[in-house]
Amino acid sequence: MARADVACFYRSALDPARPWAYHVSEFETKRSGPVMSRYSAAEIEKNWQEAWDKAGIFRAQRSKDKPKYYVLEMFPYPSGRIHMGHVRNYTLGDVIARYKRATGHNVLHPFGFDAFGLAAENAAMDRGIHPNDWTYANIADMVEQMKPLGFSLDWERMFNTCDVEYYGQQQALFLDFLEKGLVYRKNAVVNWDPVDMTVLANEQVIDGKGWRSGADVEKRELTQWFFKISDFSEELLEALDTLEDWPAKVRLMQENWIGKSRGIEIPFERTDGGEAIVCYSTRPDTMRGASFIAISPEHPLSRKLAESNPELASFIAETRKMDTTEAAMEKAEKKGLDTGITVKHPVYPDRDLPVWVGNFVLMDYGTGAVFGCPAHDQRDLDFARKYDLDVRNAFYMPGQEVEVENEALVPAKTEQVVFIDHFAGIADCTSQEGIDATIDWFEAKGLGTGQVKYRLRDWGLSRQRYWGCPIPVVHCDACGVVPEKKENLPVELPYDEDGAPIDFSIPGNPLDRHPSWRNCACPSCGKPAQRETDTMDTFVDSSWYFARFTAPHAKTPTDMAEAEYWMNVDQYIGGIEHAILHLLYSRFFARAMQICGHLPQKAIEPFDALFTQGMVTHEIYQTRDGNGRPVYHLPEDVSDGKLGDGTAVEIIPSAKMSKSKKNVVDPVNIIEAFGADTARWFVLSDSPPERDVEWTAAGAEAAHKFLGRVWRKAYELSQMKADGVADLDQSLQDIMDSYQLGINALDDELMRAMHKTIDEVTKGVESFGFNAAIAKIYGFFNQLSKSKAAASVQWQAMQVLAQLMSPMTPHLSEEVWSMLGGEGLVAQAPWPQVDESMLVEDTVTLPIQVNGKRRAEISVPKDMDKAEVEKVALTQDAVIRALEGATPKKVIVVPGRIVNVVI
RNA sequence: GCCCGCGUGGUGGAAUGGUAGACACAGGAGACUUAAAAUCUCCAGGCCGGAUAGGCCGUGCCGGUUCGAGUCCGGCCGCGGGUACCA
Repeated sequence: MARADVACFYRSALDPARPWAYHVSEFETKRSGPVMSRYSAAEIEKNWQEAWDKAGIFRAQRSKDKPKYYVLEMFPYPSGRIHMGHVRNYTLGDVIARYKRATGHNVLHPFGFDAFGLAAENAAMDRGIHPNDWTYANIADMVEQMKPLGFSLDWERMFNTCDVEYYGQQQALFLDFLEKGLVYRKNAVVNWDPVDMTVLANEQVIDGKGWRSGADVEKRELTQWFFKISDFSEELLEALDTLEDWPAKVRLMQENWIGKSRGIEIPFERTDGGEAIVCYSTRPDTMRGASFIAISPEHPLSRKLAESNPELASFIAETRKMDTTEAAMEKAEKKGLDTGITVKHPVYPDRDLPVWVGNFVLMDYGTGAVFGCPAHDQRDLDFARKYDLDVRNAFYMPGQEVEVENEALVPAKTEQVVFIDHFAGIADCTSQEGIDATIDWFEAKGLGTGQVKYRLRDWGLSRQRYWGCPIPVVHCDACGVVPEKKENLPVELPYDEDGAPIDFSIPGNPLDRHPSWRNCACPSCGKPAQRETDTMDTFVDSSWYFARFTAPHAKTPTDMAEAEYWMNVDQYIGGIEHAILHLLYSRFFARAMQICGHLPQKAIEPFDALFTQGMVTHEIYQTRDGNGRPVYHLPEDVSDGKLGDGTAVEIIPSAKMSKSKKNVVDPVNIIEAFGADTARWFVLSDSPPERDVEWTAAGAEAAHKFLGRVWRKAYELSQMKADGVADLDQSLQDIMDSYQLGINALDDELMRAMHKTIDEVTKGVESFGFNAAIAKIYGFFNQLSKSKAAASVQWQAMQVLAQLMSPMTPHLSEEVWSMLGGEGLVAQAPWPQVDESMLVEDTVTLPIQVNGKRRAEISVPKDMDKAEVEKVALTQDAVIRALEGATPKKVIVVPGRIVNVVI
């Protein structure tokens, strides 16, 4: 049956010098006739997935024989459908997992769901589905969608954060943290919807209004639980230096987030004899220019004054009508109100400064009071101009004062100005040394105290919501706030209201109004008491799941023997959007868990290496309705820029895939049409993984075409054997062992290319350069397709190709491997080794530049000495022409790289 | 606002400070076919040129460092991520 396709191979076993050459290929493949067999991903993929399952090769067990390797992708939220971002994320991780197995590692590659959160409650509200049912149904759906992708995951370790087995252990962790003083209660503000009488997440506040009620949101103060992450500020900052395999940008973002600064607290004496106002400043060098004091609306003094000052009281009330995000507060118009109080300038006591309440002063940072120096701070300058306050220059250049108009004089923008502090006499006061010297000067005069402060705030974990991990504490009238006893854990979320369904359409927390769930016995005195109804922030759930994966069913949060073996995560992969919060919280948790004996010392930084991937994007297709409002269309409904009925669509450039814009491609459709390998190959091939990738239908088709070519080549070779055109009964290893360089140029060429490709693909995979690695695979395959090397050499090249592709397209690789008689599963085959001697090139091509412009190219022996290379370069016609008779001033020869002639 | 990124042909992108555009998509030409599909071969940054001769321009913009800059430094512009209750 194969004769129609593959013909004209003949054996040339007559050449004793080429024992490996079982035929000289005179490739003349007849393409006519019915295609007898084609690459069918659907059949292949199912078979091989079953084979892997049967072999159980992805189940992770401790072993002393091999080094362990823990690869983890950030687990998904169970929205119900997997999207291309998930495919990308898990494909990246799977390439690493499979590659590490091939290089002799004992790999842990687990998977689960980050399953608590707002969306389940929204679904409950919108559609009357119980958050629990909605979540678990979504999880089941998504697992169904994940499985066909053939990821080498240890499914037996899967768990969801909403499993009581998981969150019960999280409650145990909480109690341990509480005991070690890592958790405490304090007041904090939340967004309050006065109509729905409910707390809103920042996401639920749109332009200062509640997303459902439309009411102006207010700030409301509640007593809430906090993790003492700020105790670890210095440690979390310092340890960033040890995270060498994290992206520099993530370390920098975390450093800035922690925001260490050395400044000074300076008490300003009040002229009315009241308690001094302590201001914190990191720029005491600008003190000469201080012209007012601004205190936070939440400052105790503001509150006290407001009691007798209705204007101030209403100003403070006004500032509370704003959402609580930093971005909103920073962008809001800067407003203030004069309190009428004045303070003395500490250095110039004859100068009195007015005290204002400013909506831009944060109570959470520093002392909640600052001095304003309009000349050197744009925000202060705008404020001063608005309220007609003094603007005084803090610095002088020798011989002249610099006038400030509407642009503050800050060092970066005015580098030509020499900043010299007027009263401390310290030059370059903008450097840290300068600031330190200024602080010393103030301290020496007894005017203030140097302070190191951090921007990092404690982590508020209380959420006034149902679908989360209950905080295991009890409120007792007699004993106060009492931790639940460990033996009473888990404190389980009630599914219903004592048999009646919970009505999620009523705003607010169902736990608060539950008829019986709150009632319990005080763990301390045994009298009737009430449970805490707040649940935990979902970031808590995701701050230790990586540790739980090492022993997902342990009766304690972790099993130390397992954690000791598997931790740390060797490679963590996820979106850059988690650069700060999730990763910082996890780093804190690792420390806190270690303090409580739940993690070994070595896991203090839980993620050895981090990779942050880009988003998957797609064009947006829209038309307009009668009112000119946009109507979005799914990519599958659009072809050639037109809808099915011929209406032209407007094409908006690529954006992050989002359901509301309908610019989503469902991976399930792609897998059905082309197979998982195509989807995997495409998400890896076109863009570097850290960058956004645009999904295009054409790209997916192209990926599929290439996989088809690979399949056909393997098929042709296998048919040669079946037809007896090539006698390949001898084992491949024997054939290759007898291989000798230098006997046949065509064989040599392919073998050298093969080793070069092994080298390049290996380096690519190890450095997340998957797209470049794939380009090398294309190049190698193109060469192989055209090669006239002996069939057995091609056979070998094809097997290696299957191995190199196996982390990316595991199913196709198994098929090719099996067609070519590879031993066992390619998933278990060791990674091909590079023969370094095959990489050595005898001659190199050097470009010749004249004044940095490329003019010629020479081919010279690799080890030719510099003087000789220079001589050859200068005799080139193009070089002589470019010199136009001039004598070179200098000739730079970079061996093996380039020659540059300078005139 | 603040912090952090990114910006290269028609498109996705490649390039340890060393030949910019590898590899691929879309496109063009051709082979095969009654035809189409599929497959295969070749061309291709822009401009001048018959040219696979040669030349000029070219990596968001302006400037700098260097024998040499897509890459390093400074300043802009545009886009994206985060901004502590989306995860």
